[in-house]
Amino acid sequence: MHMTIKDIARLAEVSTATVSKVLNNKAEHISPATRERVMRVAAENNYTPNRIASSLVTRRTHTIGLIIPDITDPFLPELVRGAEEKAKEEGYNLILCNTNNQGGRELEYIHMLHEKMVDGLIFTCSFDNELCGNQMPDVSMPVILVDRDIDGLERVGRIRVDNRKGAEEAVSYLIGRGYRRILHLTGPSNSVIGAARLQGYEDALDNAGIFVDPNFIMKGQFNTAWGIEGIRKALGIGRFFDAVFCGSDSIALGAMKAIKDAGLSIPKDMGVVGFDDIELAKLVDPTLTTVRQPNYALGYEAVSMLASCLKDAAYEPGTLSLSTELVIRESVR
Amino acid sequence: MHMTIKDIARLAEVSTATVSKVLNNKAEHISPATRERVMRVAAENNYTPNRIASSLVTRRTHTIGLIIPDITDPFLPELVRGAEEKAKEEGYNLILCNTNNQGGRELEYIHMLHEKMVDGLIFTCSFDNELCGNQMPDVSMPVILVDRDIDGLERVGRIRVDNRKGAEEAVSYLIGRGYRRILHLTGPSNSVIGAARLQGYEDALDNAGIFVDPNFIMKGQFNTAWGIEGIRKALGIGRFFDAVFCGSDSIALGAMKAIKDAGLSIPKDMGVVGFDDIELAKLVDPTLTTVRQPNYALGYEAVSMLASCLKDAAYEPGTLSLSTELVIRESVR
DNA sequence: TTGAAAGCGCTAACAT
DNA sequence: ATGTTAGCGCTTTCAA
Repeated sequence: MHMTIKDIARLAEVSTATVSKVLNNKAEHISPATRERVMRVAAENNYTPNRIASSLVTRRTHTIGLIIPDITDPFLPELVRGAEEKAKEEGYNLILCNTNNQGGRELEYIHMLHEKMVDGLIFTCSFDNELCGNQMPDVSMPVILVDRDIDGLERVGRIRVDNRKGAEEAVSYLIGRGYRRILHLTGPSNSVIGAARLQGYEDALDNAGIFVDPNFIMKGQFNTAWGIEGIRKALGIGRFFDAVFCGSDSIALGAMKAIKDAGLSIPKDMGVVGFDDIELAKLVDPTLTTVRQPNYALGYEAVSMLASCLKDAAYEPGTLSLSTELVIRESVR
Repeated sequence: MHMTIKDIARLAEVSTATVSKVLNNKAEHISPATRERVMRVAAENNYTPNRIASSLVTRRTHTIGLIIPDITDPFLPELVRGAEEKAKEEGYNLILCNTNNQGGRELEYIHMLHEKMVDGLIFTCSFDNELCGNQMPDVSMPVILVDRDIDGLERVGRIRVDNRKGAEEAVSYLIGRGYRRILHLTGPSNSVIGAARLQGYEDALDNAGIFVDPNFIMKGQFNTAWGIEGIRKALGIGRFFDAVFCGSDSIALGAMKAIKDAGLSIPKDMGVVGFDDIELAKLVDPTLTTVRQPNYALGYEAVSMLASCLKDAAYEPGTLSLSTELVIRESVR
């Protein structure tokens, strides 16, 4: 038998309004005695407030929607952990929506979340999101875009990583270590992130006065399969290169495997740099020099920004750009 | 300006009861014309039902709580993906609760989820869950325990992996390949999973008539750090072994690193077998022979079982034991 | 086939 | 300091 606020009111011999005030710490004008009594009765009877009912009145669910393309993408668990941690701190729960990289599902989820009256949205969209960019429905709740941007959206917060700068540092480091013919294996051409990292790659070469050869820029997917395939292709057509800067650690792991399979030694014959610093980067052999993304912070700051919007409707979310860090390990000589 | 069912009723010149029936496909006794009109008016006005309000009446939120110890644990993202996929199929959303391996947070989350009236709970508890096992509060909603068990709980569903059998197969395989002095590096002693895998290890040795030396069983954590530390310790005290069966791939990855650091070759000097088959298992060098856990299925089946409970209150969830598969790669000669 | 009305459990403005 | 009461937006019985 479950207790309602009415039951507690009856048992404590007060009105439901009084119970509500006490239980919500709005008890400024309640006598300590009454307060005590209500608290005691509620505790004794194991009273559990029904948040659905209160949400209906207050129009707050204390729930946030988190839409991501694929939780098995290695950089996302850490981001989700950061988001969840901050959400807990701030008294929110997270509804996790995994679109499986199907752009169409993003819209579906947004509508579901809107119906469930989540207080706000955190959104790392898939690369295949033309749909979403154009049709972002007017759901009149704060939205924070994380890591992946959607152009032209107004009044949304943005948390991103300075991918260009991170890539530039990484490639400059390769150049500084004596590599000159640096291949760039990156993700799909519609990826904003990939574009930024590519820009950093080009900037670094430019700065060093090295010609940017378009044949050295190979676009595929941000996964290990492409790392393997890309290297095989490049090697297969006899392209001469002495290092590879990968758009993600997943690519780099695949690349390392293909390079070793080809009988080349890392870092002697070939330098490899990744991007992300996933857990495995320090476990492969040789350990992977890479650009660390602040994944946990990405999620944490996103919820933090969202919470600010929720606390103060006048708060304008803006854009927060987080820095990367070059983690030097063994895959560069 | 957001529309309510009342607005639609007024615009379509019917009662709210009629609108509700139409929108919920309970329109058996509604004339097609009325149905059409309501549908059209709703669509034209961009009507979004308020699920909070309907949940209050129906006492169903179509939301499931998913409590896990740590999303960055490598086997969990795939499990979560499976759970989310099935949840979507069945019309549910998932509230993700990451306890960060703090046993105390489990209870907190259970209460929060209860307050938010989730329809059911999927629970992979942390190892540090004495609290939870004893105090599992009477929240009167279906609960499915995944992967990690809590003894003595009644009327909860259980989805597990046959860890004992998986471990036995793996160790028998090592023995079949000529290894004899097999170290076992596993997780904490209070881990039910670890215990089952240990049992399988012992059974395999017993079956082969090999003495089970307690000194060869080393308990630590299910992570890479322990893999490294465990091997260093074993090597440091001059223990002679020719293979190591690890309680998880994370341990195995650490172990491989430590073995290689010690100048030993895998699989020639030392065979290594893991457990889980994480993504990286096929990327390390040599690739890791391991026991594949059906992680996606674990999550998918858990939601499936929960959905059955939710469809039919009389459904008794029971226990589902999923099989593992030995994935043969290069870390065993 | 359709509608009136009660009520899910709670909050908050307004009285007292 | 405490209580009365009108909703929040929806579903569902029951009557018409």
